[in-house]
Amino acid sequence: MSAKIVDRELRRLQIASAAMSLFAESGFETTSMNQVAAAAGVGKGTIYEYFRSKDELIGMSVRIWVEDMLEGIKSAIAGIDHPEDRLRSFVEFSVQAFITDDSTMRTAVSVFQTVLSNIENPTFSEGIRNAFEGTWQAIVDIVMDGKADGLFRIRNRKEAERIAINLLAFLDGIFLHHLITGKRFDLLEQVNHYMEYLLDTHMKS
Amino acid sequence: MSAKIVDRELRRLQIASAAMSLFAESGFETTSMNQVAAAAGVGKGTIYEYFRSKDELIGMSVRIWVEDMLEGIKSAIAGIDHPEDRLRSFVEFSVQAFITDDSTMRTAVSVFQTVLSNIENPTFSEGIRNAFEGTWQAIVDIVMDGKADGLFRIRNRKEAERIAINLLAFLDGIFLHHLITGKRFDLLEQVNHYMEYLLDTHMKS
Amino acid sequence: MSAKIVDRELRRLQIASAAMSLFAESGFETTSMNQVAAAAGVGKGTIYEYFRSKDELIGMSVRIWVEDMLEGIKSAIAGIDHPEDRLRSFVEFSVQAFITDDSTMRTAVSVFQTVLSNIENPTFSEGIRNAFEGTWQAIVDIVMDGKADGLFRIRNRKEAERIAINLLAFLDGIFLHHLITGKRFDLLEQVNHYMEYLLDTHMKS
Amino acid sequence: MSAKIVDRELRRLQIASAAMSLFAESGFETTSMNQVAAAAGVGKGTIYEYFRSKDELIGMSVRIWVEDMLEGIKSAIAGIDHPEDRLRSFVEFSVQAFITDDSTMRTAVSVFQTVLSNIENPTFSEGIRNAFEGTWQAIVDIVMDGKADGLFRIRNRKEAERIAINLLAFLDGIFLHHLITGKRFDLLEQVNHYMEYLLDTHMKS
DNA sequence: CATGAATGAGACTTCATTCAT
DNA sequence: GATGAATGAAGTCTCATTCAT
Repeated sequence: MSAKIVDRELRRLQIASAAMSLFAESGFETTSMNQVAAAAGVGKGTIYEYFRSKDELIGMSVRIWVEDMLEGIKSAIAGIDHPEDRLRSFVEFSVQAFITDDSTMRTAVSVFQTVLSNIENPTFSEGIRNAFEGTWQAIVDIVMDGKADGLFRIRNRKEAERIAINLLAFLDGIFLHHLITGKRFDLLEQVNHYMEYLLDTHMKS
Repeated sequence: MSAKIVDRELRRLQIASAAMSLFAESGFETTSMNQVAAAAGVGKGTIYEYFRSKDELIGMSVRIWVEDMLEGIKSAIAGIDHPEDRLRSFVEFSVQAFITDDSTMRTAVSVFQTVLSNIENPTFSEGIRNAFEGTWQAIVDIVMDGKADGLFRIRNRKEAERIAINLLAFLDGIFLHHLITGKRFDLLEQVNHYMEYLLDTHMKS
Repeated sequence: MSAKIVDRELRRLQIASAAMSLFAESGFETTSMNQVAAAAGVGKGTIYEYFRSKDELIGMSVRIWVEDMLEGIKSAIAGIDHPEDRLRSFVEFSVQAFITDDSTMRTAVSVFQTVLSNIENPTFSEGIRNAFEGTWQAIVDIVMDGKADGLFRIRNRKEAERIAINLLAFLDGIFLHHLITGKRFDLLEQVNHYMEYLLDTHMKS
Repeated sequence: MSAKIVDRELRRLQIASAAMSLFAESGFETTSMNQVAAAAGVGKGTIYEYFRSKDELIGMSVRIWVEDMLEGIKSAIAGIDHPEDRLRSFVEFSVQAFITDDSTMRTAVSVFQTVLSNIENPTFSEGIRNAFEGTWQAIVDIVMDGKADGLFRIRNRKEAERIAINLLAFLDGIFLHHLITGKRFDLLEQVNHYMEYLLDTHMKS
């Protein structure tokens, strides 16, 4: 009466995950559906049972990657109370993620490139923007908490946003340069240098 | 070096320049040799008289783009004496370059992605690294001049390098995020915010 | 013939009927087994329980369509006594069938094309030929009845056959041309013109 | 300085001709570009140097076939003066064309099917309609000439058109049925039967 | 030298068919 | 018996590269 039962959403996830690994390594354009099929351990046609097209697969892969990233960050700072510690934890977690696995940054760059190449296509850009706003917000919350606790010396939420945006930009930039230049400098030292500025400037005495 | 060889090199440059314009607009993978030939105003076969393969063409195009970038920066700060002004000019020039033309950052990301995907291949990575070191050096020079003039308060060359590396990382990061998020924040404000930190922290009184 | 076998045959009919509707709309090649399954309200695999292959399904669908056509014609002239009226009824019924629904002729052409492309394969051609012979026979019967009644002036059965064959050929031809030329002429007028010839030439006084 | 010189229009014709042969045999959908390439004696990619897509190739193939057909008809009656002889020549030529080569009718059916499946797409339907009007016109001209010469008894041009439309429809119909039924009747006899009607009815005593 | 016609490998995608449930 | 998930052959089309002119 009934046929093979499959959790379609799970299967989509499995395939998209396998795909994302390849995309991370070689970029979206360069990775072929054949490679994805082989990596996912399914037939070529099977992918098309779960995704209408390569673009849809890319879209979902990116979405998953972005959401995982955001979730990872949030869980890294969960359960930590002191605002300064939360800020440091956030930065340390990010550094760890990028140091542990080079592919993280390669993926990020691939994602960025895809978003920029399809800037009109909301499939690609919307998820990314939400993720950015989510991350900014997380930092802003920390800073505002610190202000409320009388730890951080900032004027208003606007300034907290400026701090958050710059921090994230710096982190992405330094990770990127670190990888591109063949790790020609000490990543930790640079990040600490930035954090010193930040805390010196805004921590109360 | 005979005239012939010079001509040959000139031709390579012309073709690679024309190619780079297309690459900047549509990415390396998406741009076909047909388009390159048309844009360069030569026959398709002619390109292969001057470049062994598309990859070699991409390599040279990237090298040219990177060198132009570096040269642009250098000429932007040439003729300016005061170290602080030179630093500000450098930043302003960078901001201008990225604000004026979105494709600059798109190209940069494409270049980064290509370099990261071919991290073993020196054709792609070497030029980039040299350019980074050149740019870092330019900043270090400014800072060290400022120190010599008694303007900047830094301990040693090592600290100047840290400042340079972080500054460049931040700039690339903020440009990238600005573009990716659909310009959801005020780029100038963020850059100025960073510069305030920098100068407040290291300028004498 | 047990009940089971009857059920089986009924199921084949249901599926083939559903299939034929799609085939009529989009042609045989263009209609996928997925669409057939959906339209028939059964699983894709189920179709293969009842038909060895798509070709067999097409074969049966065509057979059904052809038989329906023939049956329609026969029932249209059933119960009409006067030979001339029966002939007119036959033509009117045919015209109506093709005027009412363009897909009738589209289907016919698809069927013809399939038969011609598989002229060796009896699956496709046999049913068609029987249908033709059946229809010819129906016309011949009318004409011979008319001759027996002293209404039609024809020499022999051979001549009756010639009349029947030409009449059917003309009808198919004019329907086809009417559709292909975007209905650039008045179909009824043309058919009446032909019928005038026919009756004027062969009707007694 | 210059490269291989090729008459592009000639090449298009060669490929389209080779393609049409296959299309005639197996239909447009069923014939693959691989087969076309093999039959044309060129690489698969070469076809796409001359045709943007398979549809464009089909379009041109059909156009050529239709034009050849029309031209053949016209040249068959060229140089014949007497209207009755011209009419007979036209019919004989048509019969010959279809008797000599079965693929003629198979092609016609394929063409008809394609036109009907793409009834909205003017690429396919326009050429066909023009061909029909051209052929109708040719017949009408003959008949009107016959009227002017006092040979044919017809009331007006409208009647000449009716005669032309019906004649062509009958011919296509009878050719089609002849082929489909496995040549179960004598084609010539049927055509002569029709011509007798026609001439008996409209020739002056 | 310069060219562009020619090409085949390989890209994405569809779909008839099989088979485990 | 019924199902639909899985599949790979085959389809259309692109494009880097070669080579005769």
